[in-house]
Amino acid sequence: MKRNTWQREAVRSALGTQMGFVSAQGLHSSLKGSGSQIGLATVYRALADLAQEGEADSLQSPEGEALYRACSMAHHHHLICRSCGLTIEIEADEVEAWAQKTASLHGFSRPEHVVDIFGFCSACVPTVPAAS
Amino acid sequence: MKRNTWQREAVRSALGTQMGFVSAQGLHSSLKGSGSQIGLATVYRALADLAQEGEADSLQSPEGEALYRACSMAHHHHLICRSCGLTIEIEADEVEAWAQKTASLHGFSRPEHVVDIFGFCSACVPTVPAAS
DNA sequence: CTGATTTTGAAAATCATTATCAATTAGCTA
DNA sequence: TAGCTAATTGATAATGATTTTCAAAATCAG
Repeated sequence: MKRNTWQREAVRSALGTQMGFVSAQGLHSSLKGSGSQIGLATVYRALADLAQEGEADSLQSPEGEALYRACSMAHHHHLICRSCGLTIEIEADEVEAWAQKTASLHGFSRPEHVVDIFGFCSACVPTVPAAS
Repeated sequence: MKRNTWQREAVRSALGTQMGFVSAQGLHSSLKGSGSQIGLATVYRALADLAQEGEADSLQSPEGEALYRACSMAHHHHLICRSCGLTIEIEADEVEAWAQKTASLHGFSRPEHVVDIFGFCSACVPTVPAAS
């Protein structure tokens, strides 16, 4: 049976106050910084649970880190600023449809698509070097 | 100056014979299995170079591993079987356009989108358990 | 309150990837 | 072809994120 611990609540709550995606490590630091004595392993466990239960959204950053974000909506995608982390949730019915169509067109089933856009938001554009 | 070594050729060649995406570790094992004495670090370096030069395509698997695949086309997406690794390259002009539009609509620049579909190909569907 | 079971957390174990650095090698030049 | 020099290699150590371990602490039911 799944029990309710203050740790799990702390993670859920901390995730809720985040404006964008956070890594488990980042959330742990954040929690620790706020005085919590929660352990790192616990944050990982709570985040994994939350993600599995659909309360959190998870994705892999281009660098390979797992990032999490509180989420209530069923399914959506993200527009993430590489510099400041600003995250905009985007709904993309057309992409949804496209993914389904494409998958079934090739005989694939149970498609799970990864559709995220990483870029630089208007506030951060001036601070980053131009592409080579 | 960039030199030509048999190691780099071996990696390029091995990547070319792969039908789907491979991890650096996997490619290394494959190379070793074929009698090559190439080092793991070298495979990582060669793969990173290939990817940077545009000769290889790289993406993060849902598990967080970096996967590579030989690639010649400028830009495209993938439909990858989670079970057998079969990879189908897909062109998605509409998604391309959507990503651009969405990014600029929110003031984002230099958008790099990750659009890949992981599913089960028709041959593998029967072998996997249904979604919960 | 008590007992049974789950959860925690510090530290060790994994795993992928990157850095180190001495030895090797490619490609140039004479 | 011999020699030079900088780039490359590879065994291994280092790193960093994530997972596992397992004894101690905490939760929930009765």
